[in-house]
Amino acid sequence: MVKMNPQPCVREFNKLLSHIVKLKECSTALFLFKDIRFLGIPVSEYTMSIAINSYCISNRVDYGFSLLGWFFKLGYVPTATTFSPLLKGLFRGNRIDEAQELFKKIVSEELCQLNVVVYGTVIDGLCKAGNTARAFELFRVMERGSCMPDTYIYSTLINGLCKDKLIDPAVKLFYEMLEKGVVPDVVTYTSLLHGLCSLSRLQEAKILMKEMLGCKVYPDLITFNIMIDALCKEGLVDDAEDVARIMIQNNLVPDIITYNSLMDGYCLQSRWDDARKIFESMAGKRIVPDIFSYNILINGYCKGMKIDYALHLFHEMPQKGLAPDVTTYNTILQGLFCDCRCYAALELFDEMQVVGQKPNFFTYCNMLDGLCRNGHVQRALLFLDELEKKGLDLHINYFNIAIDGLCKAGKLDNARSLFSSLPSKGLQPDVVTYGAMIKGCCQEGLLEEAKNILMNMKLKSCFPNSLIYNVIVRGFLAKGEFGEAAMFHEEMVDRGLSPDYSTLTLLLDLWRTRENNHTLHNMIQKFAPEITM
DNA sequence: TCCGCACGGG
Repeated sequence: MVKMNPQPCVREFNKLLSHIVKLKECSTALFLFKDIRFLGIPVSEYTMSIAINSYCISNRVDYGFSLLGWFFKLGYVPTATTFSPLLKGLFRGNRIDEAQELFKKIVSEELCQLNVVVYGTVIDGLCKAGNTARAFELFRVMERGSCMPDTYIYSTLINGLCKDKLIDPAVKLFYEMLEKGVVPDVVTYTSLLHGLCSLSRLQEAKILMKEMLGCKVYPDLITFNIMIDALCKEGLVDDAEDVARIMIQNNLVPDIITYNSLMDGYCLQSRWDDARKIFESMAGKRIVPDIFSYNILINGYCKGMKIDYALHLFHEMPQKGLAPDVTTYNTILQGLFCDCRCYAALELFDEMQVVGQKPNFFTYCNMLDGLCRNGHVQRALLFLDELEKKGLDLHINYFNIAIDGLCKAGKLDNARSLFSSLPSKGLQPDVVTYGAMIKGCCQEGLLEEAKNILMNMKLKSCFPNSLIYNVIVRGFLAKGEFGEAAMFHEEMVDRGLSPDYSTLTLLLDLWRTRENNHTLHNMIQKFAPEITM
């Protein structure tokens, strides 16, 4: 184009750049943009907007803003198209406050006419930042103004509500949309379907799917992937395979996500050979297994105690041009610990750092838990000390694991001192911490101490869960203190919690030998009246 | 010729 005579007009250059961006080749687009500038080829505000968008998509929002400065200098008037990529880029970079500031500035200084896309960008950004309530407010502002919400806006909000597990408000909004005459599209339905599936409400998802077909909105690849994944997660991997076949009959081509979901589904059912078959069949479909595929299969093998298969895949990754990521390492670490290969795990932990994979929260949890479970509680405490010395963000979970490990190892004294050191580290015990301590005390028969901890946690507005009540009730039952047991049993029931299987078993065992005991009789009657009748 | 919505792993 540069060498052509006469040179193509700026519109032709813009079209080319725009297509390149749509192909997700932003770096190429930006390279060409720089070339265009260098060669002195004239640009327009469109060219500039395309470049701003490319920078924002490539997570270089600040370059986008410097281009915006240039944009103003050239005397161009920005439009919604200029600002929405910048807003989106700020949200994507987790710069929520700056995004909201920019939006306010656009409104107050009337930098451009707000349109449905700008609103959509901000609403989506707020939803993804976890502020669905604020997104909803903005939606209501729109409704009162002249820029009416369209399908995109409704879909964005419905999706945001679904992600917050607020499926019923999402459905309500869906009907509101229908009443207002805004027509839902495949994305709207897919968002709702995903919301229902994520709450295991598959029957309702099926009904909605029928409604969708009735409205002549047809599921696409993403819709099918969501349904397949949901069936797999419910353990219905054979049904998922059926859905995949229906998908193919409808001329849709399963992609890497489809296959990865199916592999995960098979692994969940311990059908490793079937999972492996999928993995190997991908090559014939010209689909290259990605890091997800490896992590899923490695996880499957680890859970199935086939750690050597997992290690084999792990070592195969670099040969396939894939670098194991922190999830891969975490999965393998867990697998090694499950196989009692602590030494190998410790080595791998060092190795991951050498190759530049930074351990994360899960890595540390895995390490602490793995060491404790293999009888290396002291080593775990040392590990915890090292974390502290490194100045890393300490998380209460790390201490929960250590305290639980100490209790299980019969080192209640050490657990107590670790527990009481928490405030000095700026950490608040949570329900799990208290639970571990209470369980530890009950195991040693120290019921009074357990009671005190229970009282303290309630004073701190940390409410005991059913695990804690069960432990205490069993503790008192085992000691023959039926009155105390009944009191905590009552409290548990009042809080809507129920005794678990092992508590009930213990109750029944005791009652069988002391059939005339009224306290036991009453406790059993609350949950298994048919037994005492 | 430029901008906004849905899917997978520990």
